[in-house]
Amino acid sequence: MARASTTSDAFNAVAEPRRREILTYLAGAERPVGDIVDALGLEQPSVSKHLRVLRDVGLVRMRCQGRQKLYRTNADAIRPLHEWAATFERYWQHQLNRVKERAEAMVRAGVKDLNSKNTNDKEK
Amino acid sequence: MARASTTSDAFNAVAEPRRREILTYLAGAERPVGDIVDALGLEQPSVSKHLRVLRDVGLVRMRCQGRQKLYRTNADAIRPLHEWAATFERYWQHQLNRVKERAEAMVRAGVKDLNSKNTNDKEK
DNA sequence: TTGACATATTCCTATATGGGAATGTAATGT
DNA sequence: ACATTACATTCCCATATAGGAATATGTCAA
Repeated sequence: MARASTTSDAFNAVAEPRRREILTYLAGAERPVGDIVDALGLEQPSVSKHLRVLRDVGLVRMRCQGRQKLYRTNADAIRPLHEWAATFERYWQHQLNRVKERAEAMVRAGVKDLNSKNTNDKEK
Repeated sequence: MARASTTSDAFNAVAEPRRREILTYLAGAERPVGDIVDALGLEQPSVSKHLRVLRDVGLVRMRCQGRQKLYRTNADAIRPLHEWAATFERYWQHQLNRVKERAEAMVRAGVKDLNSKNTNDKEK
């Protein structure tokens, strides 16, 4: 056999980085396809195809509005992933990281505004 | 292009159900390959190949002991997955479910009292 | 050494992509 | 009706499996 279909479940669907980006982008509000294309810098057919996969596994919902279609992330469909990962929570380096994070938080509180925003800025 | 390699990252590696089963099985303690084969009912070469993938992305660690190799899940490597999923946590039906669960709990508490006090139970 | 045991790797094959290009389709404007 | 806008789908193709069979490698025992 070959690898399982990307439409078989959420685990397979989110294995693709672009689909994760799309989900993140559509998490807060519904957007038309064109916005996704512009925001992520992908080809329109590519976005449509990714949305198709995401829709098949229920990770996004779609609504028609005139000639555009508005998509939004269905966050609930991500819960199974979160819960599966959470079953390993008790094996993490719990207190170790907590101590570290707490220390870092205190440092940040002191330094505050040195680092404002960190990740992907795809502005043009 | 085709789909990304399963060894490219944890997201791709855990897209395969059997690999998730292996990770779960190896979460609590290290086990030799043969135990995995017996426990999950898979072919030995298949297990070895899955372990190879899991090892390449750091999801399991291996230790040699005589002629057998002991594997264990490296839970920390699962944290990125958990954290990615957690970024959607604020979009879940949080309070909704909590309110519902709380209401149900109250109902149950009430019913329980009623039942214990005055019983016309036809339960079996 | 020889053999048994525990794993890993290789070979083969059917299948499932994901990107690019081209095309199809539905809704809206003039 | 016709052009335009906004998406979706189809076709082609290089690539990456995952399983099964066969084989290779490594370790310990007699």
